[in-house]
Amino acid sequence: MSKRIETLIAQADKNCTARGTRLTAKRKQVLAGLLNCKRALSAYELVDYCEQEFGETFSAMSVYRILEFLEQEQLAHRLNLANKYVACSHICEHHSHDAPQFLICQSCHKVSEIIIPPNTVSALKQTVADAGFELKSPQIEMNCICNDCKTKALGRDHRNKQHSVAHSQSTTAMTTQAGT
Amino acid sequence: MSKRIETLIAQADKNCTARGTRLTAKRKQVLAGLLNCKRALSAYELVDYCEQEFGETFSAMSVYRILEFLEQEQLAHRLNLANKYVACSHICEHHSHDAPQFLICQSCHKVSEIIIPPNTVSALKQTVADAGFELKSPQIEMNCICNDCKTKALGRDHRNKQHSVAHSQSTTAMTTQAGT
DNA sequence: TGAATTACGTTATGTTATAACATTGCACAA
DNA sequence: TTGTGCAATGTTATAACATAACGTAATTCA
Repeated sequence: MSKRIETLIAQADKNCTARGTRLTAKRKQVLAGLLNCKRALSAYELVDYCEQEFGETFSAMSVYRILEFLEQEQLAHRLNLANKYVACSHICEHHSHDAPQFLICQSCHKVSEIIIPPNTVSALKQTVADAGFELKSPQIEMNCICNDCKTKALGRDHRNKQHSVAHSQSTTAMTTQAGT
Repeated sequence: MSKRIETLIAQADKNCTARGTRLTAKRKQVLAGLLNCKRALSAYELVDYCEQEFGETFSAMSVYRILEFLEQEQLAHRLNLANKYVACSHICEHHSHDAPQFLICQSCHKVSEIIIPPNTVSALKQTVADAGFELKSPQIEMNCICNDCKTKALGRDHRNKQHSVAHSQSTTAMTTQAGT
């Protein structure tokens, strides 16, 4: 395991101790698995991954419980769009975790945890409030294609585009779309 | 079934014919089920709902296939956050369906399909592009609490708020949060 | 009419998630 | 040092969501 990951886990351990919770050996292994693997993993994938990488066997049940713990401790995030899990990318930062936003590549499951500009977030919240709702968690997840996969796809792309509904858009910032 | 729903289904039928696809009896029933029920339904819930309301039995398999068809025809949407499905709220409108946005009440599963202002959408897209990704579909789903459920919850709310991490936020538009 | 296509039925299975209860192991008090 | 209590983990079963594979019926159209 890389030095970087060891450092992160040491930090996570400190954070837990400070909060009066325990980052046990098992929990460290699951977190290490998430940190080690660049992409989002399902609980069951994580079971396999930990088995391969660390020779540790977990029941799916344990992994779910541990993931729940890691989420509470803000060491990992559940991605609802993908039903997968990732390590938090801000373990070392004293970061408020107010509004995590995730870009999930549909092709390779690479995940980027980004910061959306506060005024964009506030505009979203206002729109939501106008509709008579309130954001429960400001976590926003978006299905994307990462540039790597987009590039790879360009060669072999002439998909069955059955219904070419107008995709003209009143926005200016739209980048060109692969394969359309 | 209400007159309104019959009208919507007639319109949906026309749309399909115009596109060279068929809104069969079974497909109409599933669509009617979605339209009739105000909240989001899972495929299996839809099976039960149609059985109760219309005395029609579907296998889950059929419902999945029909939902897939309805999605293609933009008569229904799959909500990835909830693994549930809703009728499109714009069946009668010649609406581009560019950027459907959904607010999903975590408590009662009520769904509101809203329009986010174009400049907010374009700001999001720019942020995503800066991170080296591209929005695959501009569909955005947000976990919310609707005002009804929030009101109901106020009486009985003093949850186990273990870790009161700072929730101060640099935005101005945040409405007060239930139960915190 | 008959071939092709589309829709639907059926069964099996895969995937994600939780419930329920048993067991282990550590911390702390007596 | 031994209980006692609680947190963590193990184990089994099952719920909930989804798709694969293949067969049959219905519809379209040459």
